Amino acid sequence: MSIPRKFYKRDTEIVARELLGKRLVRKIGRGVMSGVIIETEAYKHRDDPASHAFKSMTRRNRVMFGEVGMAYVYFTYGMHYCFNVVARSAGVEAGAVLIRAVRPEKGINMMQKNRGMKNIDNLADGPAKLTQAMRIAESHYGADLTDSHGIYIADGPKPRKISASARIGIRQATDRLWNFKSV
DNA sequence: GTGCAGATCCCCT
DNA sequence: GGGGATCTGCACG
Repeated sequence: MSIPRKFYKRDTEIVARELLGKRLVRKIGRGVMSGVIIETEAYKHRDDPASHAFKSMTRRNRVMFGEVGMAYVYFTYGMHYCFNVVARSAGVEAGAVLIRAVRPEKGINMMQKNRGMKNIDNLADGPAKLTQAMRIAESHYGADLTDSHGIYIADGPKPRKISASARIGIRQATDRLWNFKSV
């Protein structure tokens, strides 16, 4: 069962923390892949120079301004996709949570095939690795993650402990500890 | 283990 | 025209 939309209608930072331990589920035909989310990052709006939504709405970032619980998928570095969930509290214009890593559970064989690797430790421990492992791409831009269809987020094991640190790979706003990992 | 180069292209101003 | 919410392989020692 997918998590209801109201879960995502809260402060982006809170949702980023609470997505830790949830399951990302991907169905392709009869196949199912899933993994437990173990690392996330919050990206906000005008108060966050590192966010794609920092400036005005554009073709790329427009879904960050739309309904919460939708997928924001973007293409970067000429070859990688990254996967986010739109989340923000009422009255805030834009926000999303980047899913940076999952611990594979189901469909590990499929992920290995999609990644062209056998090492389980490297399968989905990075934002572009998990999209490659689960075959997430531009066709998922704007997908409703509260729908239990091809891609969605479901409940999972609560993390014991959460650590917060600076977000990875950004130049701006490095003082904000909006990267969250379950420990 | 760390560090760097190269791949590769869409998006914006 | 420039830069990017990245990954991999190779070099090092």
